[in-house]
Amino acid sequence: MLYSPLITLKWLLPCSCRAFCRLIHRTENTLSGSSPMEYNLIRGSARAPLSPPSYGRQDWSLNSGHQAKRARVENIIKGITCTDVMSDQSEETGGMQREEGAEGLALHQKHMETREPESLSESHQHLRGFRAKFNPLCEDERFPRWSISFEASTDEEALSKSCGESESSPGKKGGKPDHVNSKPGRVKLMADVLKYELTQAVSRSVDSIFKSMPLIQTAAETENSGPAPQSAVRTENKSRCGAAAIQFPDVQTEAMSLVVQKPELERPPNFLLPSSSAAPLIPNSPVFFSREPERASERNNSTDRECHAFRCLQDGCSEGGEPRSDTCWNLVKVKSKVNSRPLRSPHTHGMPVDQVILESLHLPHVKLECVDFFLNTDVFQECLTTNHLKKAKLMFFYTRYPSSVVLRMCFHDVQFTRCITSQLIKWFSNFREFYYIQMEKFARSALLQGAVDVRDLTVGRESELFRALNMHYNKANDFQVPDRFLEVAEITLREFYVAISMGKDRDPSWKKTIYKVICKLDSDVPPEFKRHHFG
DNA sequence: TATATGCCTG
DNA sequence: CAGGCATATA
Repeated sequence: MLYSPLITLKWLLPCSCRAFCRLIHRTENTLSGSSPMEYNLIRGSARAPLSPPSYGRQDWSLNSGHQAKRARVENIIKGITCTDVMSDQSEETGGMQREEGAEGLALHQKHMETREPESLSESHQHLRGFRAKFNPLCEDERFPRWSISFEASTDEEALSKSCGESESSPGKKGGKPDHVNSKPGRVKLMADVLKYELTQAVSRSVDSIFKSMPLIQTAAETENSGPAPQSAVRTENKSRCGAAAIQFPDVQTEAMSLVVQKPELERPPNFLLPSSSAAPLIPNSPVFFSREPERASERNNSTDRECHAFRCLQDGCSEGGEPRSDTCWNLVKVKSKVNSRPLRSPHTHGMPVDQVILESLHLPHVKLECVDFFLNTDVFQECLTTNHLKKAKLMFFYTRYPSSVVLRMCFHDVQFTRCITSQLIKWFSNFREFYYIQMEKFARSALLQGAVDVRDLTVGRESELFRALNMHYNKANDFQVPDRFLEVAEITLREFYVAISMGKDRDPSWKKTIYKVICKLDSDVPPEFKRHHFG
């Protein structure tokens, strides 16, 4: 097992709870220093450059007390986890995760049973109480305030699984609680409650859009008004918690994407083309709707470049001049099951943009579409495409070990079957493999060249190592690689260098120690990569 | 034993 | 990058 107990738990925990754990983790780091290497090498140490004695197993054993405490805390948190994310993971790769989902449901069921709700409104009231109880946890990353499972209500497969295969396969064993199976009526009730809650929330969100329309229209002025206070949003790791709060300025961002899902299909192609002269109030994609105008103003040149590259991917243009029709993860859910094809209706070509926007403001239509969008399981792509691969590679600049929750958020336009999940996991495994091979290669090379001080080993944008990595993950070189990645690469390189110079590579599993360090250096993937309504 | 992960290979 | 195998873990 590569991962430390923390990392193992990390995969099992709901994202919001993991955010809390990160907080704990960071607090501990503040007290004890970061990873051994970070402390010794980056923050400076008086030790001899090539022999950092406290680096290695000793440190891990010293930290084991911390880790045990952490694991206990995480266990507690896991017990009180938000139901939304639990169900979200119910279809995940591991049986354990599915059991988590079942437990979450059982918990929910238990709550329901205590009062044996007779009416929908009563259930709703109960849900509110339940939600209030867990929202403090959920709000950490500004996840929707719905404690019920979105996934379970949208994905029939997930629903059936998280409900313990209650109706479809009652005889199937799976360690699910019996009372779940024996009360299909309650499952039905819960489904009703889910639908009701969903409809309510969507309605509220859509209504809020109308109230916010003046805000959207003044986005142009916002752009010219200089950097917004959120300019620190895109910095990495250390400001992660704060950033998460800022990146989701208000509840409206959730609704915005809902509103534009359908109109996106109807936009003329040039509407999607990234253009420097485009009016800021026109969103480039659903993801950027309502946020993008603000964000554009808060970015410096480098992040604009990231953004452009990203939009390019979304729009289906590519560095190799591939046809735009290759677009797949342009964040639009199609109801056909055709993969990798343009999703725009031909009859709207040439339609004025404002007319498209007006259409999107057709409230009853939108509301209907939203609910339909949420509840329809046919809206997902069935396979990963080259654009998904490109996106995954760019994600690697931020996270080397993405959690399943992050993967779900970033690849929300694909149906997360077991196969898709393992393919994505395999991709990142391959990315890491290449990354670590390069690191080892360059570390050995440096050693052979007689480097004497690890501090001489740096990774800059001009370095050969970075070029090799950039060539692999960002071939078109149209994505501004975050500085944090360079830092992580430098730390990795030094880890390899020190380990090799100390002869640790004689141990067959010597790299695992390094992996443990590096996996803690993951940053949050920028919101542009994610869907912003649900986890 | 089932599942997850890493390593090797084409 | 994906497939296959070996190993580790629960």
